[in-house]
Amino acid sequence: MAMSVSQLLIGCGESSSAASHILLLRYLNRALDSIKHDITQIFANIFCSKTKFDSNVRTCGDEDPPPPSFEHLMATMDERYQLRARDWYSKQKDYDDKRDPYAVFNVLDTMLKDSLERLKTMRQSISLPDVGFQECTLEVNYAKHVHLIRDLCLLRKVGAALWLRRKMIHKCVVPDVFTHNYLVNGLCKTGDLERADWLIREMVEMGPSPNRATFNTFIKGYCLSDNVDKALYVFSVMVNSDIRPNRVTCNILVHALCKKGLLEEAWKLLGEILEEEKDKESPDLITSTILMDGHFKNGEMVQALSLWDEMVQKNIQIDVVAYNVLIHGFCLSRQMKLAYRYFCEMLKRGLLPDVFTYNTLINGLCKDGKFEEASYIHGVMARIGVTPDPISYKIIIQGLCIYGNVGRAHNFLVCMLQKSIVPEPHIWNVIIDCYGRLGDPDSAFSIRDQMLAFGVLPNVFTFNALVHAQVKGGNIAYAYSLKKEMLLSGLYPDVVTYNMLIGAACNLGHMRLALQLHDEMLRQGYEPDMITYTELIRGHCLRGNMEVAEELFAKIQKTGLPIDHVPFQLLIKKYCKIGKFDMAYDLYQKWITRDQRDYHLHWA
DNA sequence: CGATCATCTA
Repeated sequence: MAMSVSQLLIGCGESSSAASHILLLRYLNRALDSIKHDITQIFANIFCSKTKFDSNVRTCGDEDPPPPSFEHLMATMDERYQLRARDWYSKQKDYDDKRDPYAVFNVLDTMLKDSLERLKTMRQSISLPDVGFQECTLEVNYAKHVHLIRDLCLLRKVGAALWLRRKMIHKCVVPDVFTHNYLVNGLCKTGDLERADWLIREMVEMGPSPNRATFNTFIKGYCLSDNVDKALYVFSVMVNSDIRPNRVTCNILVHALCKKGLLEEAWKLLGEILEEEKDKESPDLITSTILMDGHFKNGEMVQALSLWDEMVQKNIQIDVVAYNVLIHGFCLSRQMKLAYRYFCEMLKRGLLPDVFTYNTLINGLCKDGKFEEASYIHGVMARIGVTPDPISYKIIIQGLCIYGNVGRAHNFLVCMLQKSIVPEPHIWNVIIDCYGRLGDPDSAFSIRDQMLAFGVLPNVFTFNALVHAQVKGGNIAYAYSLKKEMLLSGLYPDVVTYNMLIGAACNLGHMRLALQLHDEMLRQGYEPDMITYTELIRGHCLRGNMEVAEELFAKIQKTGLPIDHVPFQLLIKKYCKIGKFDMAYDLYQKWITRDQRDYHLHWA
């Protein structure tokens, strides 16, 4: 007799129980509820957008009532969804009437896509054990367990996979080394290196013995969690265990060292490994690409380009990634002409530029403020069949905001929404921040409302941008109320939030409030930074509390925080203003000699 | 095993 799905899910070959059936039923019910929820919401939105759309086109939209099916759905919806749909409807109104219908469809597209994705995942997770259902007979076929373990690892459900492995071992069937490698990989990808370590130790003790792939995966895991020392240690264990490292091992480590900017170490390690191997005397394409990228990012053009020349001379088949690294290198050093030259060269060689290539070029152009050209490339890539991704948009939007061209940045945001790409918080934040910076808090808040309408949750940066907008506009009371709103959204103010509020209080001479905020900040466990102290000094200077200002200044010298020019300038200016030129001169001398000392230390 | 971006406060 074949086993049931629930047995596979829960009992794994052991006798079925009523409890496991109930669990499976609950799981299926929850999945169905979730789908029902999505569909209800989609219809609710179709209903709203329809009336809205009609009223734009005709003079009176009230004439045709919604079809009965919509009415029925509206009636069956619970209050929460009605509220949400209504909120959304009214918020769209004051945004952009012309584009409204499109925005509505975009939301629907996004929701539909999202729902379909979720349906897909749910279906897969149900049919995954289902596969086993067909072939599992009383003679348990452990190959199916092995597949299940691998699939679970790829889905990042390592806990379940490990549990299944334990089950197999209890039945005296030990999964093979490949399956174990899947487990190690899953643990590394989820950042659980302790358990990966434990698993490998168990492999050494009980088998199957770890192989090269096991060690490569583990080393990569440590590199990903930014622990190169541990990665190198594992590498030494590997060598001592008589497992020969290969190219992949080498590239993983070289890459990790380059990422830390340790190019010399990378070369040294590479030399040692190549020495060991003996059969290959020079780095391959990937190693060269990694090193070239590292040199470019360190600003070492000569070394980077000599690697390129070497590749060309050795007639290595250079690929798109290597070209991308080279083009990026030229963009980094503001040599757009050369970047274009190699872009053309790769086309001539029959290599098709990908989204990385285009984004790299767009980024280079944006950094130079060449937005016409950047927009042009952005348009071209789509026509050539390389669809701009969220990063393409992020680059342009951010570039435009840095140059204060928020109107155009906003247009690109609208463009994204029209294409059903819902931007991550970062993009919204950049635009909100730019509006605030330009002294337009109303627009900043309207973007925030739109962000909410699209279901994107604001983060600390969003709130800080809004606080900044209010502080800049002189609306201190609103700025303070934002701190409360933040807490209500489950977010905590950070040092930047406090600094802005303290700064605002100081500028108004409200030193008591400023100190109160300073204390609150300490209670929340935040260390004041140079900006906090500078703001407080500014406030005390403003109020003429020079002794307190001086005390604070002495205090920051003791903290060991690097002091920049701002506190010096503040105090010197104030001393001049009140006629204490000797004090001003004294401080000036201190400042100058300190900088000279630092200058010498820096070049020593 | 390699490549694009990477926010805010004086």
